[in-house]
Amino acid sequence: MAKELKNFTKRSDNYSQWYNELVIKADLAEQSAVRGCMVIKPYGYAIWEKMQRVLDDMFKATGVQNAYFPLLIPKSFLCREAEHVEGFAKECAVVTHYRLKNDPDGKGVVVDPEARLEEELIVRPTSETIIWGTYKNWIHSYRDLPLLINQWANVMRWEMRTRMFLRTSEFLWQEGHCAHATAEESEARTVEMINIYADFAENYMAMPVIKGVKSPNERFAGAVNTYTIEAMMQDGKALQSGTSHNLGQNFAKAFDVTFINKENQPEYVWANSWGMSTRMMGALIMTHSDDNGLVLPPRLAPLQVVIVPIYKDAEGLEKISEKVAPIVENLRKRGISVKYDDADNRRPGFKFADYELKGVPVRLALGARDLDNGTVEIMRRDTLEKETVSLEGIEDRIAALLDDIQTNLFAKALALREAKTVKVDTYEEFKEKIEEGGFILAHWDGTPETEEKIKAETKATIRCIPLEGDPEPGVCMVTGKPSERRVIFARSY
RNA sequence: CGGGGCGUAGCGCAGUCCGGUAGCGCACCUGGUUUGGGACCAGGUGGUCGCAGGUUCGAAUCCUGUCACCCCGACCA
Repeated sequence: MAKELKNFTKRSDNYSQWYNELVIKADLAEQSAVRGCMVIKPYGYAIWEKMQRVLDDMFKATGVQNAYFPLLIPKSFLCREAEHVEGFAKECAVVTHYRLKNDPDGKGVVVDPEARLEEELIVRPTSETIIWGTYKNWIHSYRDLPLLINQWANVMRWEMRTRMFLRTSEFLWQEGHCAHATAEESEARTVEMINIYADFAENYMAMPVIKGVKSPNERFAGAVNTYTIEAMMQDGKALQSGTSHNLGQNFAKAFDVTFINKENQPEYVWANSWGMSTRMMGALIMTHSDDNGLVLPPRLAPLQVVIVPIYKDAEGLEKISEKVAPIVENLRKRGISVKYDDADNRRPGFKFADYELKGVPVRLALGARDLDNGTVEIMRRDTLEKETVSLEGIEDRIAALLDDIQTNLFAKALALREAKTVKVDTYEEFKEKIEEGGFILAHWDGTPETEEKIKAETKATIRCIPLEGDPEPGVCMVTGKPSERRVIFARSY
């Protein structure tokens, strides 16, 4: 074990490999027997559950309700919106039969050819179609609007190449689908949701993001506009971290979802959808982790504080346990999750390394020496700094430290992003800088052709057209045509 | 689907060139000593060498086929 983990730190020159090993060693997830699918292990799922809880509360605070729609979508539903089906057709898993039978030639079972479905069913790659097919029956009057629904679900996209959490054939997410009476209201909701995602990313994940609009090339299939939050990983690549789509009336028209407005006239509803997935787990890992393992922001850490006793015998342990018990109780009263690890089958050094690997924000170590002095050793995971401090007021100190770690992680990630963000004015310079990784702010003429050309030649895409910051007009670095503002280019996950 | 790699104990690997008793480290079990940064000593359990054929007195090793998985591209949240 020891050897393996030490090797793990040495291999950090390859980011991809480092990431994979970290996911496995930190006990977050593992590859499953099914190609491209992933088993999320209890520790990984505990983090996801925390994310879910936080997001869910944020959604509900804005009037959103949860519901659940079926996994399987009739093929004809998926085909109703032309752009949408074109966008997803290449990566759909399809159910064609509903029964197996014993293999007539011997052992095992085969698909029963008699049991072919009249209409194939698609395992949802996203639920717009089944949901708008359903909303048609729910919405009749302006009094039924707005309809604000979210679902927590799994979806399947048959990707060619997968990577745990970042891109798997099946993934967990939430998808919100709202219907509104006016275009303005729907647009406001679309923006409200991208703001919630940004709030979540920055204040809970401690991950700075740039809010912006997707270029037409990168837009969601079937949307009139896609808002995104883009984050930068430690290797300088971009990660799309949440999207909110203004669907206009596209799905309403495709599924004939109309309502009678206040003027007693029929009208198509205005729609939006928004989603955030377990990909955020990958973002969390790639934003903060170091060579000792995972680093979790306190607000999402399933375990915020761990206390490790250092002792020689049962008597020594008992003395420590007595001292620790009230601390544990006081921390829990404050809503801080804490574990006293008095397991005697691991030595302290092993526990230290293990909790660092798991990213526990704060560690206390308490031994005989501390009992004599009334002190405790406290370590913060983000900087790995250790300090021996008085037990007096330790709860206050821990609470403050957790806040400080949360703030510091964000500041560190922001500093890295700023260090790796450059302005570029010529295409030559762009080609040079893109090799170094990071975000490039450059002018673009707004055409899909130019974006395609840049993508083909440099593998970089427009991550977003930022919403914030002063627009600074200029000329496109490729064509020299006018540009209203710089956009963000990067290579991405 | 193109280009590279790999398949041997639960995990990580050596052995394959040049055929001859199935190996190592970790984990696991037993006993003892330990415990302020991944403990140590001694003993022990565990493998039809991815699968199917072939060559041979004899195959993890050579030949043919096949199936997985991983990495780099194309696709994508």
